[in-house]
Amino acid sequence: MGAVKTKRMPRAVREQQMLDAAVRTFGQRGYMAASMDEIAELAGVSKPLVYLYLNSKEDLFTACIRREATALVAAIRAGVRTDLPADRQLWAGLRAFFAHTAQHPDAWSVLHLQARTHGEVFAAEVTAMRDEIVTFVTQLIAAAAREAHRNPDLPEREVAGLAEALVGAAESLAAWANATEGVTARQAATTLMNFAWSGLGDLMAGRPWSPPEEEPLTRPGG
Amino acid sequence: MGAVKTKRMPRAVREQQMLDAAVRTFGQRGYMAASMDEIAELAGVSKPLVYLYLNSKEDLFTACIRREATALVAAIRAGVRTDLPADRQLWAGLRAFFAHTAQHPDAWSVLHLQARTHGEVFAAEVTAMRDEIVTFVTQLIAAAAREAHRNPDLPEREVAGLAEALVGAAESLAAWANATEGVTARQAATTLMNFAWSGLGDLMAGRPWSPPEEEPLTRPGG
Amino acid sequence: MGAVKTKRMPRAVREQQMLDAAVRTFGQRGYMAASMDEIAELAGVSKPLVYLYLNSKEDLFTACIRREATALVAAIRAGVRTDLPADRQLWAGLRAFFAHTAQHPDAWSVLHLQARTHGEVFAAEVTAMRDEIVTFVTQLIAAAAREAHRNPDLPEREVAGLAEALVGAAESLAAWANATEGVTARQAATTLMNFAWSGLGDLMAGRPWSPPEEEPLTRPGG
Amino acid sequence: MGAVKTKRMPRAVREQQMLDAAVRTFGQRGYMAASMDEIAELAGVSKPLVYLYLNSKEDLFTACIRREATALVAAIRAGVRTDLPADRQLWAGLRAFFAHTAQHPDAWSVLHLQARTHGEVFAAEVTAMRDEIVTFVTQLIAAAAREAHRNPDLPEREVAGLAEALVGAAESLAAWANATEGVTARQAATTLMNFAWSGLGDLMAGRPWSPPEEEPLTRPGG
DNA sequence: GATGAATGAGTATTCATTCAT
DNA sequence: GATGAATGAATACTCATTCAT
Repeated sequence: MGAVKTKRMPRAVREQQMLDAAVRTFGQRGYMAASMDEIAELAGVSKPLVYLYLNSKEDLFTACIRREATALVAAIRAGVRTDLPADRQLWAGLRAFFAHTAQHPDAWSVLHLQARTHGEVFAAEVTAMRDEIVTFVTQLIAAAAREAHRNPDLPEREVAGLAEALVGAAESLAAWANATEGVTARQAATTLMNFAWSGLGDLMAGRPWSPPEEEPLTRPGG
Repeated sequence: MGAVKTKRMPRAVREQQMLDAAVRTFGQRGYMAASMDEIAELAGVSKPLVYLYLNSKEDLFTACIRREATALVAAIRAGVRTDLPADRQLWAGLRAFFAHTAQHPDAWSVLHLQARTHGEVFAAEVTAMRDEIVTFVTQLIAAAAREAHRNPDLPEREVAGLAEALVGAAESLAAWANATEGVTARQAATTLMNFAWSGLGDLMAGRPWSPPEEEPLTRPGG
Repeated sequence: MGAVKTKRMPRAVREQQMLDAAVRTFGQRGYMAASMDEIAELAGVSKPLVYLYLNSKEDLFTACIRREATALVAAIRAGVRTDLPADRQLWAGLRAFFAHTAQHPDAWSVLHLQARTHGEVFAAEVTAMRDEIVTFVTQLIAAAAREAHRNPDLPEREVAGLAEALVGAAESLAAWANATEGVTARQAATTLMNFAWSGLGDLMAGRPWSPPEEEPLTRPGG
Repeated sequence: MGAVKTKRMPRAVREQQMLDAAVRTFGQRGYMAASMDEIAELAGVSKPLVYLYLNSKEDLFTACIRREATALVAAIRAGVRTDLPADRQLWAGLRAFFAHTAQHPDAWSVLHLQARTHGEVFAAEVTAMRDEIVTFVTQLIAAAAREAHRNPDLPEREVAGLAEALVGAAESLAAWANATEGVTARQAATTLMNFAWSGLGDLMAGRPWSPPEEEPLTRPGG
């Protein structure tokens, strides 16, 4: 099992192989239960090589977190068109988020579970990324308030709390969507938009938030 | 440090001391980093006694999860009066939830972080409790829909997703409230009710959800 | 090989067995080449027990140095009668020193070679003991000067240098005596007294230092 | 740090650079703690090149010992004029010895400490050199005895013991002189001549050995 | 009931050494 | 001639777990 044993690769390539193996192992076994032996074997290299390139288990884990955090943020960024109204932007970001986490479950486990559970240092690493996202959402909310010409100065902390709640709900739904057979990224995003934008009150009253006409992620037009 | 070394206590008492020590240690160090040595010392007993009563590290951890899950559910239950309207019930439940997690951070760390991060077996244990809560919330949502005489048959999966989102948002806010200086359980609950019940759309339009008149948790009347 | 595997000994006894094994291993293999595995096996216990009692390789080594340094100083002290003239005291001390190092070659290797070669911390440990001996010798030299009613104030540094030279010569002779077939502690001590007390000049002129009549270490009389 | 990376040097030069780096590293870190990586880096070459030229860590260490032993003996030889009386020869040899060890502390550490502490093979290498010196001293003592027309046949073993003691004292004083602020090679040599030639007895009686008039090491005349 | 004594099975990490280019 | 890539074999240290008393 593991990568085919191809000898003599340039360092950059080998490092990515190692990170792949590490993300998979950390994601499935957990940070502490993952052994460097297993990671090395899965990467198809000897343990000393892992240490030569990545220094230590901690450094290796940090490298995993950084790579995956960057990738997740990039995926979300790539999905959002900043010239659209706030709810559309949110909708696009959520779809990208749910799609990415569904496609990289081990990476998501590393970011969402493992990194938060094994020490401040690692947690800080994810927090940095998460803050980026929360800030993005916070700005969207503020923009929406401006667009609505109403309630323009919700207290800052209130907005922060709302963004936090939204991001938290998204994180939770990601796990739920991955675990529930047949829930697509699109459906998860729709559910969350309903919940977050319209609120349960409006929902009960039959006023759901409605997703825009088909608007493929890849095509630019509207 | 640790429990005072008092000899010859009834088994039930000793067990609770061990669980106290274990929850604290697991919550702070994490499941794997917590050593049985440390737990035994903190509990003020010898290691073999821990094994005699709790069998193994896994069993000990499971016992912690069960005890704290039960306690959390009980706390929420105690805060909710089932004869009130759905949003009032939700509001009360959230207040109880935020209050309890703020008062027992180690227990919350065990339930929310540690148990989910170290193997299916433990995760299943919390999932059981979480499902109980999600079910409760699901029923509240269904009840609200009925009360509104509208939209009475939201698809079941949709409701499940909404409940999941709500619970996830609550969990996230709990961490945020604990980490943010000066955010009380009441404020966290208010923020979440705004978010969940009114939705961002209504909020932006200046239609927040408003908490009921002071309604202390301890007094029955309204 | 190694100690007979006797189970369940009190801690103090086991510790001494471990130190015995460690001194032997460190003395023969050297500090770094000695493996904790080998020491544990030679001591007839498992490695974790060694760590439980002695904490780490460094602590174990330090414990060896301390025990053997104390033993060596005690042996020398036990051989010296402080009411005799200076040269007699020196003679007795040297005999005791050569006898002890000959009987405990591994301990001597630990003190003289290993401890000095593997880090300041260990070196300081022996230096403390060596200083005790150098001080003793320095006092003897000063006493001798006083007895001779001459040259009573040799510069302090000069006396220190002489003591250093004497102790160094003794250390060297100890290795030589141990390595040379048929050289007894008595002979080594005589050679050194000749060298140190009479000096080569007097020796050449036919004026050796002469050891006292048989004066067994145990009997008090002269 | 380390040698400047100059490409394409003749093998002989590269080897000396490697030996320089090795002596320094072995002298400071100790044989076992010194890593081939560090030595190669300090020498400014790649590790495989070190192996190509010097074969193995053991061979490298042996090469260091040989080079430094040869250099030390040569330095002593260069300082001695064989047509002078025995005590003058000894005095000159000691000055050269103390001067050389003071100027090459890492080399001295390799010869005096490291080589003796890490296995018979290396120890034998120094012993060979040391025997040369001991033999030289032995001959000096025998010559002195002849010059004095007295005591012409001290037992051979006795002379060997005396030479051993003298060399041992010198070795010890070298370490002491290097460690003690402000002790010059000349002072160390004087102290040792006093001790070895006059003996403590004569010293106490006010009859020290007196160094000859200024007799610089470089100028031939007397 | 309670514990001091003891260990099997790992884990991260390092190092001397060698190919393939 | 010179090196980047790679590893087999060890080593210090830890931990959950169990007897014998």
